[in-house]
Amino acid sequence: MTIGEVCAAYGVTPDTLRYYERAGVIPRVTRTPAGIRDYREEDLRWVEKAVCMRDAGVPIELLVRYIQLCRDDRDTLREREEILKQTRARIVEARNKCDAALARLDEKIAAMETAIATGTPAEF
Amino acid sequence: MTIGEVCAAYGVTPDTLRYYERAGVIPRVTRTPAGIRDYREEDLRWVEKAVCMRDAGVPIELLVRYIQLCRDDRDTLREREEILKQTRARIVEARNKCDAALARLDEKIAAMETAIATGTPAEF
DNA sequence: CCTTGACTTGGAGTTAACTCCAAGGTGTAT
DNA sequence: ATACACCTTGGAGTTAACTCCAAGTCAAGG
Repeated sequence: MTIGEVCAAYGVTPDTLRYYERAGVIPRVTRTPAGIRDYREEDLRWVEKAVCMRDAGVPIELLVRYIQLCRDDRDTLREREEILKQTRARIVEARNKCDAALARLDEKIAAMETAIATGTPAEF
Repeated sequence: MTIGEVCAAYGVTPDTLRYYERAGVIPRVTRTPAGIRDYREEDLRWVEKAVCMRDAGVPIELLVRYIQLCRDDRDTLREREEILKQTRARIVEARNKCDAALARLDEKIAAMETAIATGTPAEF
């Protein structure tokens, strides 16, 4: 699978995928003998994970650290678990922030609707 | 209420609040005769809204546009409602992304836990 | 064979959202 | 009255995460 196809599948740009690889967000992708990226099953799993986490706002640097632990020879299970749990907590918080904003927005939208219906100016 | 107190209350820095004002994310804050910011009830409501929306990932530029519409003399109710609804949709999507990431993380954390318990290497 | 479009690299440029700084004013406590 | 913490401004600097570019390579169609 070429980089273009992967990009179409996951909704990112080739530059972004190459950047992820350079930065160490995903391990080095398999190449054809000519040096062209040929995304295999395993490469795709890394890409999918990276995109999923980035979409949830997980910073690049954290993903890089996690990958480094995966490549480490030492037993890094506990460290990795720690990262996963911290990441989880961060995302839960992010989702709560979304919920808070949604509650406010829904209130505001409802107020706006009645304002439009009744022709009231509606301050803000 | 001074800028420092507001910052303590809302978890932002003075630089951020001043930046929001400069950028037009919130209207000009009330000042004391000496020129020092004195956040009143209404100023605080703007601050709270700005922080809430920013926390949910709404870009500065959109908040600025919304405020401009509020200050506009024309009838901008419908335009504002449109912005609110688009913003809502974006946040819902962001929350969905969080949910997707959380599902993956929980799976991974569970796998990690059994890996640690059984002493299996656990690939990634 | 030649064109055309997609691919490669290293490196530079861009954007959003802060964040910091210098130089100076304010106001409460010793 | 003088120290001290906190405030003001305009402007410059930083950071994360891309995004673009130049110069060149590769593969399929006519």
